Amino acid sequence: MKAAASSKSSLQACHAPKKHSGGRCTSYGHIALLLGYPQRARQVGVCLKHLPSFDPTDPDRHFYHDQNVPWQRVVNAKGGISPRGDGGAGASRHVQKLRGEGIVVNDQGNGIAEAWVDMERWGWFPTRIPGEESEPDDEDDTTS
DNA sequence: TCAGCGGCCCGGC
DNA sequence: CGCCGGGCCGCTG
Repeated sequence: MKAAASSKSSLQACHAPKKHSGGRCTSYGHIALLLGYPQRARQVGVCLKHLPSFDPTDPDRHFYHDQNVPWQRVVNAKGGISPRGDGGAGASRHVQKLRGEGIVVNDQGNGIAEAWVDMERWGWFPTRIPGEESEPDDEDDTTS
């Protein structure tokens, strides 16, 4: 399917990035948006869920794995960290990792059940994928 | 404000 | 092969 007309990118909804002082988080939906599939936020979650564990005995086994992909910086649109339905084990790791990099995670003192990060402060919603070529349209090979 | 519902797709019975 | 549920999202009551 086509990636839909980018002209109607409702991405503008992203909170205006204020002063982020270090760690940066984004949302499943935003990732999906950057990839060109604004309605597949859930699939993004599925992908992160299936992200393989890094295998020290065979480093090249996976190109992407839980140690070279900052999966913990992806939370839901409201900054919440989903329980995943595994009793909180996954969410707990999620929270630990975020705090490990200095991001403030609120938990209201009730464990990770209601964990969330303030997206006004930690949110990061780039308009394009960092490191990606701007666009293929600037094929200015006139240099030669 | 908050809960509910539909939409989007895919993965697991 | 069909149905149910999911690491979501945004729009309605």
